[in-house]
This record gives sequence, structure tokens and C-alpha cells, in this order.
Amino acid sequence: MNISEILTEWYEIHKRNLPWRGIENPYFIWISEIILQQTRVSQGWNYYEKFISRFPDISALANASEDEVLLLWQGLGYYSRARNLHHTAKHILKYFNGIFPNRYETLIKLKGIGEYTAAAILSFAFKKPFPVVDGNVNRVISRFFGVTEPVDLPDVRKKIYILAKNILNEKKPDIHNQAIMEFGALQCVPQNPDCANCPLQSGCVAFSKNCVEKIPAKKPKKEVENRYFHYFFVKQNEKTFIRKRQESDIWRNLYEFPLLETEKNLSETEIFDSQEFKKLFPDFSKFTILNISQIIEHQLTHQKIFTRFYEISLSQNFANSYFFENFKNIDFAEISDFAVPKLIENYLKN
DNA sequence: GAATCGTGGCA
DNA sequence: TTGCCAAGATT
Repeated sequence: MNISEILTEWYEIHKRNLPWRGIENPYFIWISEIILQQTRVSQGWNYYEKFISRFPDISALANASEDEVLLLWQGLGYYSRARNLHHTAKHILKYFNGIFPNRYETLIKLKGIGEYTAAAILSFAFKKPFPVVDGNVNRVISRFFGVTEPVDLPDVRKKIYILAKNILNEKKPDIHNQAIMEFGALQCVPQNPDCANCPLQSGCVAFSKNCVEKIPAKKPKKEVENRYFHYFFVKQNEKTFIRKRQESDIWRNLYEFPLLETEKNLSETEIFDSQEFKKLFPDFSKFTILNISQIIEHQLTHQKIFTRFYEISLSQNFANSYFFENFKNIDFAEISDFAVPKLIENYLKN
């Protein structure tokens, strides 16, 4: 048996039963692939169910507002995926009459669809012979063929793509692709793989050279940057204030409370004394501190955010024009209608 | 082409 | 506690 046959045989025995498994509708395939980018199955599962339930077809998604799409995406992370998903749904409806493209050259131009996702849609939905190379495939191939260079280097990626293409079963690209990905996810796992019971053991270069744990190699990682946030949960009557993040930064197009960001981790006193604070709240007499939280640490891939939440109450006659021009004034109960970062969602729970 | 974009689970 | 990294794409 060749490697594809071994993987397929293994797959038929060990495959998980997943909501998108066996689906051929390219729209559903697309939704599942975007949700699962850099995301574990267990984390994406419920989001997939929510999405296809609320947006059963491409026009339902295209006709929704971006805010609603982001709200459904809230908590899943990498929010550009949701923005691109929505943008591309509108594009397909407008320019392709709602018909999902089935050519690589067309798919690859759509926002949010890269080489992997295009190949996944083409093979799963249209049975076309394109090899998928995701993190799982990367690991299986680099170990089996003994690729010791860092797999995140462009030249090494090309090399692995060619290897993936060479072993592809062109007659059953859908089964082959799902088999090799599932194999990476369940058998050829990153840490402590069970090589003693692996059907690819005899041909695996990494196993024969006893370097399975060293492959796939990765480039050294950049140090994470520390950031210091000070959020103001402002209460005035039964209302509060939020704004939409529109900068090219984390959490783009999500909502948040009035925010001061500082270079260092300033104390409460230092915040209250700062010019930036006085710009937000010029009249301290109309201002009551209800609660100040501990410093909450929120870890992102390249950043660690240290945040303190200030719960404050404004008297009725506080009417700073700056505030009302820059923030949306909403009822407390309305907060759940807006997509917010997990950091704020967690705070609001308590 | 390197840097950037979230969150959660696990060892 | 910390690091790893997961059905990657964009700029």
C-alpha cells in the first residue's frame, strides 16, 4: 500500500463524526474552513452550528450587517475572519449571482480564502485534485519525509506543498485530504505521538532517525509586547458608553468601553492625575468611583494586555461634549447586542 | 517576507 | 506558570 492508501484505511476506522464531515455544499464547507482556521474543532463546533443556523445560505449571510456577523463570531478570535467572511459573501452574491466559484484562480482572489482554504473547498465540495496543507499536513509530511528545516520558511513550505501534491490521491482528493488532516490531528500529534502504534512507522524518516519530537521545526518566536489598558465602565442613569475600535490594531470593529492606554503600568492615582484622564473626565466633582478591579491579564499571541477596569458613576449633569461625540450612549442591557472582546465579555460576567 | 491577528486547552 | 499551537490569511 502507498501512503495515501494507508492513511485512507486508517481514516475509515478512526475518523471523528463532525458536523461538516461529508458535506458537499461549498457554502457550508467554506464556513467551516474559515471558522477552523487556527482553531481547534472543539472550539469551533458551536460557532459552526450557530452560523449555519442563522445564515443557512450565502444570501442570508450577505444581507446581514457586519455587526451581527461579528456578534455571532464574538469570542472566537481572529476577527478579520468574520469581516472577510461577510465581505466575501456579499461579493459572491453581487458578482457571481450567489453561485460559489469552483475555480482556484477565482477562489484565491476572495478575501479570507488563501491557498489552504481554496484547496479545501475545491477538493471537499468539487472533488478537484488540490492538496491541502494545514498544520496537520505540515507535521505529517515533514516527519514522514524527514524535513528538518523550519516549516514556516517560504522555501520549505513550497517543498512540503510539492510532497503533499505528490502523494495526493487524485481520484479521491476529498477523502485523501481529510484522511491526512485527521491523521495529523489524532495520530501524528505535536507532543508525544504514539509512534509505537502508527501505521506509517516503517516508512517514517523522523521515526527511523529518532527525531520525531524535533519535527516540524519552527523559527524562533518574537517576544510578546506588554500593553496597559484602563477601561472605564461609565454609568449614568441606566446607560453606559461604548465605541467601535476602528484602528488597525487588535479587535478591529469590535466595541469597547472608553479606554486609556499607557506605556507603563500606571497606578489608579497616576491615572486620575494624567492629562488623558482629565480630557475624558474634566469635571471630577461629577464623578464617583464605584469600583476598581484588580489588574486582569489577557494573553494574545503577540501581546500581553494588563487591564484595570474602573466602574464609575457620572452625575446627571455631566455633559462633556467630547464624550458624547466620541462614544455611543446605550442602555446596560444593550451591551449584549454588540460584539466585544473576550476581555470585556469576561469582565461583564462578573 | 516578516509581522500581525484571539482564544482556549494541555503538559 | 509558561510555552506550544490549533482545518491560515493578510499586509
